[in-house]
Amino acid sequence: MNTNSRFAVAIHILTMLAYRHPEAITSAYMAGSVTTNPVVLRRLLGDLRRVGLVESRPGNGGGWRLCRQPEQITLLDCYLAVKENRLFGLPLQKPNPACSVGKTITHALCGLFQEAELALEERLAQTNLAQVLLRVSSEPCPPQNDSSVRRTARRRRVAKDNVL
Amino acid sequence: MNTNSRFAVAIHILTMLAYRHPEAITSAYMAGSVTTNPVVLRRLLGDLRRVGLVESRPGNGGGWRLCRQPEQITLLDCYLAVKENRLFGLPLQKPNPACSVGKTITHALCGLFQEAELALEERLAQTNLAQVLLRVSSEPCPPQNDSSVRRTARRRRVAKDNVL
DNA sequence: CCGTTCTGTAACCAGAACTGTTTCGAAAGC
DNA sequence: GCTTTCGAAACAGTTCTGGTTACAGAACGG
Repeated sequence: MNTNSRFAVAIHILTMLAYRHPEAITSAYMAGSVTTNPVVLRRLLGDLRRVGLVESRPGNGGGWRLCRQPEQITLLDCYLAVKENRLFGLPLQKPNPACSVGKTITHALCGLFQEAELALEERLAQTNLAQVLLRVSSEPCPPQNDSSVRRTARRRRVAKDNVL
Repeated sequence: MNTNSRFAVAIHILTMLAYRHPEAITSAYMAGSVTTNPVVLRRLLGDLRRVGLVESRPGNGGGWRLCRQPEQITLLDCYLAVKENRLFGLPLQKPNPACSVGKTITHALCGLFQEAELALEERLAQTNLAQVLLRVSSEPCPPQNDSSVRRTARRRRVAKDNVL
């Protein structure tokens, strides 16, 4: 369904911050672990700061640190901070109001999606950063899960190597 | 988070099929309600057929119909049929294995995401098409919910009308 | 048996989103 | 003042998304 990895990256960097808590670490340092550009992380960290999960200090010896104890930060906090849209998108085109289904389906879908999302959020609220940290540091090295099977499960377009 | 509307559209057309059940209706007819192109719907209907929710018949008087009673089709069936990727994406770049967090975070994230997704799916399994249909047809016209606030909650890029 | 209707699928396109990159200014500390 | 680090804007490459056209094949009616 979705493609973007904001949530995953946000958990990653929050876990790093929890790991070093209450020490401050720089976006460049985190970028070394996530394997991305520091600017990308600062954008994300900005969202986390907006909701009071982290704080930053510029200058020499600056960086980022958690505002709360890892136990006090749940995955739901993180999720709400970084999510941009609804979990399930609605079509851009409005349905045909002349159709008795089309007339009310959008409203109904919103309700259904809200209920589903609530269930998800309740589950996310049950896990906090300290627990994640525990899982990360205790976990044995994963059996090389071939994570190249991440995206694009079933592509529609085919190769466009028309040989002419 | 996500952008695509496959799930929403799938529920919409399944609801129409339930509405007319057991009559068959054409993709062109459904496209009139969804306000889209018939081919777009056929692509989606193909996914629904692949899991045995609907069947199609070409030719004059053909079209699409449900394979089961609306009560026997849950939103989870629909969700599983049309979802392409995991709900939450992982970054394309693998984290740095030299970092103690990076080394195991992907594995941990997969577990966390799986748990969250399971909670969502359990909720979706609780609603069936007959219930959706009931909500749709009984629901009063919604109070003109300004659904132009669907996407793009917070844009990053700004206008690029540099006046020179 | 031919024409109409409808599905099935490929190919292509434009617009949007996502991520990464560069650049520059400002803040903080030595 | 110099270095480090954040803050923010601008931009580019790639992928995703939805829409469109095109055409072959299946079913049906007259």
